[in-house]
Amino acid sequence: MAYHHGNLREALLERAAEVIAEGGVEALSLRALARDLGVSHAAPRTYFADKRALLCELAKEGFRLSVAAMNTGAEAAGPDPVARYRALGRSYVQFARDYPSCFRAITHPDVHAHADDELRAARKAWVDTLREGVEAARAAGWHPEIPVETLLAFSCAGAMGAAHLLSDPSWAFVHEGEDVDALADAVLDLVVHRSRTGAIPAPEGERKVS
Amino acid sequence: MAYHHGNLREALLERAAEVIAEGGVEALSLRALARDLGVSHAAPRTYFADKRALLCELAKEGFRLSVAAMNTGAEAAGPDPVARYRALGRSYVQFARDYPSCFRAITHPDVHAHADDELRAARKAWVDTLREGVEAARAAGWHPEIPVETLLAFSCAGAMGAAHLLSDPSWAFVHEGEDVDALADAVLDLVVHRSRTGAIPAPEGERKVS
DNA sequence: CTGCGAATCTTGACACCGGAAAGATTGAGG
DNA sequence: CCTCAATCTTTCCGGTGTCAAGATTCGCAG
Repeated sequence: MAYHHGNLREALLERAAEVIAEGGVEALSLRALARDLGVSHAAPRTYFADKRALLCELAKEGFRLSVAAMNTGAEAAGPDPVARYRALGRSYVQFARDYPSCFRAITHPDVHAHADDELRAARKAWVDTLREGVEAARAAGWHPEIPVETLLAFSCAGAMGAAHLLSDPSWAFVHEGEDVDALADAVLDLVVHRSRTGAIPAPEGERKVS
Repeated sequence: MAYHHGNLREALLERAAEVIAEGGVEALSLRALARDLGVSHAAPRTYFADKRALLCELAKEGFRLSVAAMNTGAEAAGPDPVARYRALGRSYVQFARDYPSCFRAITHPDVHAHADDELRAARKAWVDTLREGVEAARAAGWHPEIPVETLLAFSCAGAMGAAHLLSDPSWAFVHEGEDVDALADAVLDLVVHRSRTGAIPAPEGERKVS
């Protein structure tokens, strides 16, 4: 076996994601990570100056993934801006459930508190993705009487809260016995508030709870 | 000064709240805490078996405080169930801004992941407070066509997300330059969705939903 | 092929932390 | 006074993040 690992940086990120998915961010240890990969305890320092730097990298990847998922979801939702807006939120919730390690990195308080410039930019890009959706939906008749900033805050809060509630096992007792997918759809219908008007049909492939 | 500190337990909780308010949960160290209070590093163990036990205690206090704030707010909102429901959420957001250390303890992932029975009960009590408000509002005409479980999930998500967004400095850039109190009001109006109508048929007799 | 510099990884050390065990100090009550 | 329980201290252990210095390997110019 070689002195060089070959692709230590990626291997570290990958293993870190596994550990976080199993035991949360608090369970992450650089030394344990190095042990798992059969490498000395200081090897990670070659690629990450800091434990936080590794977490920041995961969080950046999380934001990139979520933005991509949101855009893909909006694209699949068709041309209607309100349906696209709804798909943004729905896709974010789905992302939180599909990529728990990235989502935990994204939502961990310490990661945000010591964010570097790149992470701040990624965070802002996420908000901007939502903002564009909000502005387009508003221009298409979604709460046109309410300021964009208010709608954006409402949307951010709804997306963050729904993703948290529906992906974090600690809060699962709130929706015990429910179908999480259907619940996510129903909650997002309430956010968009088109549940009864029928003006905008639900995106294809998704079912509503009547 | 005596060998006995006198009120070490409360002093620990108080100082811990200060540290968390300044630097977040990650900045908390039992040894530093003991140093600050002029006791040996093992003294905290007399009252808290574990670092997590201390955090759990803070989180429980946070849930107690928030439930109290929510009930007080609902009481001040008058008899209309929808207005009371709205006040629940508004009070929770206010709690998050007024007691950042408790809120951080409440929302920290590790605290929830290793919650003891008491903390689980406190968490459930918080949800139940919201649930009662939801059921009353629904019985009074707030989205009666939508299942209670859906409305509860929507409300939990909204409250958690709004509190997070409007109290965490890391997300302050989203609402830069805005008046946070007014924004909180506006966001909660969107959750309740009574922003412009104001016409709420408030029945005198309330029906109990079981 | 050779040698050199840069990238990569290891070794060793330090300070700090959480936790456990055992002992010292104090106050209350017989 | 004496005992006992509560409270706090001392001492030790393993683990962790971080740093500095050295060893190994790779890529590449000569």
